[in-house]
Amino acid sequence: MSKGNLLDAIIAQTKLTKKQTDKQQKIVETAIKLFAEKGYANTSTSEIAKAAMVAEGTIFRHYGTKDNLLLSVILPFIKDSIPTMAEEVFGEIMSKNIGCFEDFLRALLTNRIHFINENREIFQIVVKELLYSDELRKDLLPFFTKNILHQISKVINLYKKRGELIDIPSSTIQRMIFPLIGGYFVSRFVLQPDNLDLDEEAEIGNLIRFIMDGLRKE
Amino acid sequence: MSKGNLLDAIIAQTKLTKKQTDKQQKIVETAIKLFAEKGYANTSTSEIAKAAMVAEGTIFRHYGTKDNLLLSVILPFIKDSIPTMAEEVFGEIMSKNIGCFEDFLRALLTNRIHFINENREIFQIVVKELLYSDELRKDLLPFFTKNILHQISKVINLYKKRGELIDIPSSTIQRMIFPLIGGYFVSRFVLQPDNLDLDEEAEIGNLIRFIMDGLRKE
Amino acid sequence: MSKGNLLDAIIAQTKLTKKQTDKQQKIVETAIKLFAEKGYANTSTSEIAKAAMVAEGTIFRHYGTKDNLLLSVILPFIKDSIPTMAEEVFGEIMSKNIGCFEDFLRALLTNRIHFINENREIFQIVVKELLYSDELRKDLLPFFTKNILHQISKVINLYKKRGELIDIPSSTIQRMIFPLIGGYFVSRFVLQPDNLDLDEEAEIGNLIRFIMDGLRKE
Amino acid sequence: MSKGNLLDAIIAQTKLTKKQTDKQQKIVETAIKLFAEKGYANTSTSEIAKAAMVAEGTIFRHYGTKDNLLLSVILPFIKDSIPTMAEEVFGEIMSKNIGCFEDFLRALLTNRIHFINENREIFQIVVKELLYSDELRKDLLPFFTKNILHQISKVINLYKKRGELIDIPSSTIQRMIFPLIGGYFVSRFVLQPDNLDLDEEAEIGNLIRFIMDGLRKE
DNA sequence: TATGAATGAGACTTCATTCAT
DNA sequence: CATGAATGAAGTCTCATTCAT
Repeated sequence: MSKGNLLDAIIAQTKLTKKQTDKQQKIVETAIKLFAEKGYANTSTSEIAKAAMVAEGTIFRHYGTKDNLLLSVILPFIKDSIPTMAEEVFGEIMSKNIGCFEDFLRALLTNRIHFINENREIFQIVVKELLYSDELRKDLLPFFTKNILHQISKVINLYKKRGELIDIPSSTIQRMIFPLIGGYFVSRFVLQPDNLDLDEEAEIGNLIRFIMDGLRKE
Repeated sequence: MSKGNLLDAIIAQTKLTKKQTDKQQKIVETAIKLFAEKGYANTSTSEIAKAAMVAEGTIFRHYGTKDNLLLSVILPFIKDSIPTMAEEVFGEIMSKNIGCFEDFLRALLTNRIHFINENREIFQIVVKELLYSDELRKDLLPFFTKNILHQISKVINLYKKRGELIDIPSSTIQRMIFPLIGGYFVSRFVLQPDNLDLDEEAEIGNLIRFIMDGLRKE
Repeated sequence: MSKGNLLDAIIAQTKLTKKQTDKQQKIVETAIKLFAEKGYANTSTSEIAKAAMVAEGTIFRHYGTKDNLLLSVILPFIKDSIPTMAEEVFGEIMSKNIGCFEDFLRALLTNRIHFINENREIFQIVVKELLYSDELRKDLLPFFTKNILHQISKVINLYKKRGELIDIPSSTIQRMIFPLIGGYFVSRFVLQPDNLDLDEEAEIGNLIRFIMDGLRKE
Repeated sequence: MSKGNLLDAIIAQTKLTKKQTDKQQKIVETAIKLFAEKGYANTSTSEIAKAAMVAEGTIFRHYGTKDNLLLSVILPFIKDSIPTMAEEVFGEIMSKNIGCFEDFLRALLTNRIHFINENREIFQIVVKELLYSDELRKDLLPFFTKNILHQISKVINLYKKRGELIDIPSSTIQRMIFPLIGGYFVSRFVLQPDNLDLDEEAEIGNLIRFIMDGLRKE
């Protein structure tokens, strides 16, 4: 782990993604499933090989290292989750002059929930390893915050100027929203991965309502 | 893991807690430190033995199994964190007729932050393994929710009757508060375990303010 | 290794030497370089393939076996080093009625040093594997001694008859000269392969002087 | 290999030599036999384990690494072979005012031949790995030459002053004697390890005679 | 002819656990 | 109680070799 810079790793990784063999595809799929289920450290390469119906050597021919296999699983997800969010979501939202902060939040949450829902297992892996691995945490966390927080800051400041948000420092606001949304995702997609038949619309509505108005009556 | 029922394990564990040898004490201390630092799966018993300056055999003489050592570390914490909270905190708070919901929240948060702060490493272990280990999650999660949520429900209902809280279902409110507070704890004590010199008073203040009033101006 | 008789292998090898593809050429060159550098056992075929910019399969298409590739590298050298020496060198030298034993020695040494210098890497491989591989030693050593020693014997006997050499058994003389010259080559070309800028003329002079007169003063 | 300084390794190694278990003893013995026979790279730890009638894990419990096992075999030999020679042999010889250079040589050769004969297999290992492993060569060769050559220099100079040796530079003399003796040892103990029933007395006599007087008649 | 994906045997190593002392 | 040597199953990884393309 911690091959120096994660960004470099992402780029290198991308370049290596020539054509994926069928077996490669199968290996990654299986690895995702098992890592998500039992955690990286508790999943052996022989287990993966067996489940993917592939010789164990094949895994190492393509990924060289178990660590590398993990990265091959995680990095594309990171790559997609951050810049996409940064550009698509924020950019789109901001440029289209979406009305109030609530609308922005709703758009953001809906977008992210769909993304995570489609990559639920990888999200589970990332969360688990983020907590579990010192190395990964050191690599990924700054990368996350640097990219996301900066975007959020801009949005918050914009709406603060418009007078829609309370007048406390953006950093404080971030420290409130971030764990709330993060915690929501974690508890929904990682802690209770089976219990996924909620009414999404209503769920998001409640979340937004809570973020905006809190619990106090009136 | 998953030696049947966790509650049974707790009870059995309690009974076993006769007199702890010096060595036992040292073993548990060291295990806590290492599990918190590198995760259960990445910590070998020989490592623990070496760091505790104890023969590897000694660990197994007392705990029989590595899994068992983990439980011996986690269970007392769980045992303390749930019932204590249930009885001490809630009981105390409720009986003393503490005024508004805000005061209740402040008392609760302060109390829990201190508790976790004093057991920071074990908290890290519990969080990590909770996410990481399928088994543990299956055992602990229901136990958690059953005990805590029930108490919280009572409180929320009380304050809702008093008209201090918005009129949405308690379960919904829980689903908002829980991740927020949990996320706060996790991000503060697990994700950024070094960065612990915040202004606690102010931090709690912000948290409460956000919980109560959300982000909307006015 | 030890495909029966090495002589047969040499002959078979010779027959196989039809036309070498460019790739074949490249493979052998690369194998020589790598075997010399890191030893046969520590050089993988994939390494060779990569360095030769050839697919790994190509190596096996041509040489069938890694062992076989080693032989393809070694045998031509052996084939050249022995008979050439036997015929060219000895024959030439002897027939030309070269004067004294010293002159013969000088001619021999000069000739061999040039030959080894031009095939330094293969010489390194042969020496290393000769010591390292039981099999190869069993195959090559008798082959060497049989061919070389026989020639040397004739020469020594000739000069002994001429009264130029001391009167001890030829076999004893051989046991003296052989390690000296061999040791000289090994230490010069294998042990200190970088340090190759000696004054060759002087070096050979000293060697001969020592062989002829030893260390005693007067 | 190449744990920085070999001298340090020797010292560290010595300290680690607490009490050897029976199994440890067996492991080292077996390793010596197999390494000598087939070379380090061609001997697998499982082979050693099987031959030593020991679980493979036991090897690693004691030596941690295959490399380390090799060092555990080689270093005591080195440690004994160099200083012993330096102090015992040279010291003794020089101080006792042993008569002529021939006597010195005879004493030295006899001593070393006995030492190597008693450690024949380890000597084989050292020679083989010295040629085979770049790392080891870089570590050991300077160590060898520094310790041995310095001693030899003193002796040679002494006898040169006494007028017993020819008047050419000591370094040149060394470059003659060293390969001769080294080559003799290698060819006798490594190349033809089976053929060990020579008449040692006569053998040494011839060697000395050659070293002193060379091949020239008269 | 050349490729390179795939293989599986086997290499080195780790580790929880047992047991004689 | 405590020790630490011993174990062997299992883990990660390497590599010569095969084979369909």
